[in-house]
Amino acid sequence: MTQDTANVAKLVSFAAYPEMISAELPAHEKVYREMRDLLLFGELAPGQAVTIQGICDSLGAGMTPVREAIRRLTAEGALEFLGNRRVVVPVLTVSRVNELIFARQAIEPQLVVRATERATDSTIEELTRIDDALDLAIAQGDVRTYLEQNYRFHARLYSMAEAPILSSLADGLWLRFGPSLRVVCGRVGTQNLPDQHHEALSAMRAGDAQGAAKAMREDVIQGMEQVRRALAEATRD
Amino acid sequence: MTQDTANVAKLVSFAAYPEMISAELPAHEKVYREMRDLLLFGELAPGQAVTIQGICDSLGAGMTPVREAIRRLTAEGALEFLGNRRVVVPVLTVSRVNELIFARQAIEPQLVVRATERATDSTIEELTRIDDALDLAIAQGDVRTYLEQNYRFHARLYSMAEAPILSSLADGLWLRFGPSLRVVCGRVGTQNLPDQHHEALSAMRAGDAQGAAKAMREDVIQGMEQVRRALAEATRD
DNA sequence: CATGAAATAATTTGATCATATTCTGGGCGC
DNA sequence: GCGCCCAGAATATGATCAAATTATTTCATG
Repeated sequence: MTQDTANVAKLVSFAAYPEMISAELPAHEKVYREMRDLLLFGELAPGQAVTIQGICDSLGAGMTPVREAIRRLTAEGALEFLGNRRVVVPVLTVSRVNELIFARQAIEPQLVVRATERATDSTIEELTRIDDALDLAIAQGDVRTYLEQNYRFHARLYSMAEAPILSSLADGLWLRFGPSLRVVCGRVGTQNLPDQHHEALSAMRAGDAQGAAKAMREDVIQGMEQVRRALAEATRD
Repeated sequence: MTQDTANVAKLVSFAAYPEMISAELPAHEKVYREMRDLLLFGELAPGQAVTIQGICDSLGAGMTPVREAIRRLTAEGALEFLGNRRVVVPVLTVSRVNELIFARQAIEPQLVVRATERATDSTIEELTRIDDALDLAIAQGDVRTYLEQNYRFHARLYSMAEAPILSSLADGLWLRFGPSLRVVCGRVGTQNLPDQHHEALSAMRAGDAQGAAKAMREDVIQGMEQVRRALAEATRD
């Protein structure tokens, strides 16, 4: 009996589906991921204040895990620490978007090159499925799903590149512009959103790493340009 | 009396020397900075286990601030979270150094360009003083001071660039290779350490942003190559 | 009888919470 | 309009619970 429960615990903790057993991973990790999604998919708007107790209430978590999640996110630049002890979702400026454009176009193509070199039929198939879901979301004007699938597409590319440091850098940048993407979509609509994914995928199928990198660089720059434009407009008001 | 202490607190908290009044900034911030220095200057070796309670004892801090500092550092890649709940200083592999080389040579020259465009006589003078201290440390074989001044030189360049996002990216990379730098110095000695700082400084004085960027790119690559070589040797054993 | 593997006990360490303390910001009176 | 006070929020501590590693013991086997 004790033996059985011990074995079960072992099994669960070593299970191959880490995100399915949400109860088994530590609370601070759970809170971190939830807040991350909130930020990435525009649930938390730029400029919005983030209070510890507010998160405690809305996520039903204790204080310590929330504090740790907030520290992690501030370390990643996803949240901003005002000199006093207030925490807010940072507001993007044009100058910061320019930095993000530079960083993404410097790092992301390299990840795509590596991903292409390591691509297999099954991973390309996987990317294609994500991109299909993305196209569907655009057609249906479903902003939330678009944001999710778009991020998933890029994130999957990162993981394919097998470059943990570059991946974490690229991934971290999403947290910085994620909250503003929703705003952009609100202004532009889901119609003419950038999507060079098809070109990138064809290149990857052909094993053309440089071509794939070029397509994704285009995608990145187009996407970030939209953010820049929307921001410039909003600032003009 | 209460009024006086309140005013003093105000004064202190707004003082222009944030690092001198260590008592006034929050404990988690203090712990974070101390651990950061420990990592950057080789006090914590790669592979070494980091226990919360160990840090509590050695820094004389409470548990919560230490936990938060560790979360921040893991978020920055300075510490690594093993699947079980152990935390260690990550061990660099050749593959990871290659990523670091790519990232640094992609980002750092851009920062130098921006720093050069914004340089004034006084900031260049400041950099020169740091570089002098650096040269002295090399001549004296003082590894610790070399590491400190070398980091200070680059960090000052970052802050001159007025690009918070790119700066935080570049700064974060130091935490990843910092612990290994001490090891490199142990093997190579302080003699033939890379130092293109003079070239960079001359270019900056001449307002030659591209020249300065080129020199610093050289410096970065040379430095990281040393790490790579030392690592390859150590792996061969 | 000695050695080694497996199971169990014990210690160490991490995660979480409840609580006390300190500080910030806004409201109220002067 | 200025300064003081108070509510509320954040920081920090210590205690408690849970998990994991290490040490120990036991048993089987050569």
